[in-house]
Amino acid sequence: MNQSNQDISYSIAELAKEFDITTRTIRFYEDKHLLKPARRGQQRVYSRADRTRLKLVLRGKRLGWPLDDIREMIHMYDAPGGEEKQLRVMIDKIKTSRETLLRQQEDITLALSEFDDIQLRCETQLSSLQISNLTGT
Amino acid sequence: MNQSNQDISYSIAELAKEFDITTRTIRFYEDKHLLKPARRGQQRVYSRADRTRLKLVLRGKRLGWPLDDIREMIHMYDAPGGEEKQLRVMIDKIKTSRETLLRQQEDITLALSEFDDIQLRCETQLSSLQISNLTGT
DNA sequence: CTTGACGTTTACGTTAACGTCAACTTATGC
DNA sequence: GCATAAGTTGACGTTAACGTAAACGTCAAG
Repeated sequence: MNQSNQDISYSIAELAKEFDITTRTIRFYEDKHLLKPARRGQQRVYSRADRTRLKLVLRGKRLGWPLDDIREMIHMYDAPGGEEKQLRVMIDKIKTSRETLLRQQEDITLALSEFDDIQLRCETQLSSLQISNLTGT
Repeated sequence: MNQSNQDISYSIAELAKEFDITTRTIRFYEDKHLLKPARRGQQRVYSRADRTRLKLVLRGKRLGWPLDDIREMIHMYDAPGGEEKQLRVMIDKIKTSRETLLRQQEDITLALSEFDDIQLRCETQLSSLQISNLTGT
């Protein structure tokens, strides 16, 4: 198989800039075993895979997951095999995670419709102010 | 207008039990101005409206919002009027909140489909273990 | 009337997720 | 070749969101 790797790599500052986070944050994630970049001497060199993992981390953050959960998720992602018991545990974790996500979906739907409601009231209020401005406050 | 209030009320312990949180948490939310229960003497008495607000708080938490944001949201909810500038600010906040929620929806969709993927791989792996068990490890 | 069960305030402790130096090494442009 | 920009490892600080414990009030039941 001809793997046409373009072996793209990134510096820590490049990633920080791209995702609008600090280098401190990226190193912190490494401390927490969310990332494991290569090293050229002392310096960290991030592959495209590392960049993808970082994106996964940030997505987890946007969904409100704690870093520990995110780490588990990521490790599930690149751990295809294992013993039978391990696999069953993983499947179970996926199940509960999925339930959490579905719950979040419901919550979002509710919140969105309530926002519609609030916004409508705001706009109604606004236009009534507009009118009373015209007709003399 | 005949307001047929059933004036249901709850104790702090009842709410804590119902929502599986501690009384400490509920009092903490009050400190942060997320709740303002009535008092019978010293004791807190929660109305059905208070209970609804608490539910809103917990929904916000599930969506990963910080308590400060949740408080803003709640206050927007029961503040229909205000000055023109205030109203415009509110509408703008709603807009950005809505964008955040839509982003979360995308994230959830992605995460769910990746979970499908991981689970499939797990199950494939499981059944191949099953087979090698039958055919003699 | 006292013993729990439940409630209150006050205050300090804890954990997660970084921020903010400091002190130092390594690359890079001119 | 030298400033300066970028990177490194500690180490301590900070904020949010509660936990935990102390010290005390109150009220119904035995």
